[in-house]
Amino acid sequence: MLTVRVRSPFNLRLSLAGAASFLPLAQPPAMLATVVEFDGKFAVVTVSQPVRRLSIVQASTAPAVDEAALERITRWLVWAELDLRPFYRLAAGHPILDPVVTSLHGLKPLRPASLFEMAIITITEQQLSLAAAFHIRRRMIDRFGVRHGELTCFPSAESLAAASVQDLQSCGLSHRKAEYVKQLSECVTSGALDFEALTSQGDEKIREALRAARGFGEWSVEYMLARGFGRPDALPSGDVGLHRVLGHYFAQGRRLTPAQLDRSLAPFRPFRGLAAYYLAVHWRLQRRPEFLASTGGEAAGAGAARRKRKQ
DNA sequence: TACCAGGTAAAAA
DNA sequence: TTTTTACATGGT
Repeated sequence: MLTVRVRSPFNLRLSLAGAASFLPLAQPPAMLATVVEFDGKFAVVTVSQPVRRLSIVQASTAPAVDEAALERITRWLVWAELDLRPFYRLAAGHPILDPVVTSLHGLKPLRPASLFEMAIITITEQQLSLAAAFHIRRRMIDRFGVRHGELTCFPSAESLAAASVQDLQSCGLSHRKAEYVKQLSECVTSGALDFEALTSQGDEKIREALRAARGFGEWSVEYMLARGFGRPDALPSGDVGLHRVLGHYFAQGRRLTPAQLDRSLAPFRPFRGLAAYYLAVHWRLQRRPEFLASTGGEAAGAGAARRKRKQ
């Protein structure tokens, strides 16, 4: 068991519920658990937060792996270095964001184990509903992933590069997207595209590298920048889902145009993407209050309203 | 039952 | 150069 210090505030259960609120799941997972490859060997990584108020999480693997590597992946999964406090200071007093960040205190966007996985998620989520994309990925994982007990590792770039376009299509991808997935996997396998090397680069360098990949248009580049590379200001301003969700908060339910979205989020620079994520999660959790049980979050409960009245 | 959903590249105009 | 079209599955 490894103890990892993370930036406070952080609420792992709430962050898991927030991520799961977008997916067709009955309940959020009780614990962060994922299969990760360490130098060619697979291990199940589990992360938990024994005491919510403490800024530590505990990580363990089976089988055991190098401690430094486990700490690195744990910090990556929970976005440990993200400091929410400057964002909260920016939101404080804002008529719309203030109650949202208050009810979601400690929420962080969690990340998949690798940028390659995030890139595949991005392709699957183009145009389709998140639920449809989730089922397609499920079939890709079942078909091309490696099983480890209860869990299955996300398919490696090698396995997807080796798959035929037809095999990928059989998971539910369109012919076009099957080509994107195969070609991206080949680029990663050959070293022509090195996601890890990009993490230390500036936003523009990353945009340039991603745009060069077939299947990555503007939406995908910004989505990857926000969710994969953890750039808190990045967001896909053409995103239909965001237009709809933010419309509920800024325009009495009418969909926002991209220009209106930019205006609404402008006050939260350099955390516009994070602000959009908080609003999207808040909206989803209001629709699924059962997700909030035991998370400490109060987005849909009476707690937030009660606290607001007391002020 | 249709229609639309957190788009993209290629064809057509 | 700009506009239109085909495409995949799942939820409403």
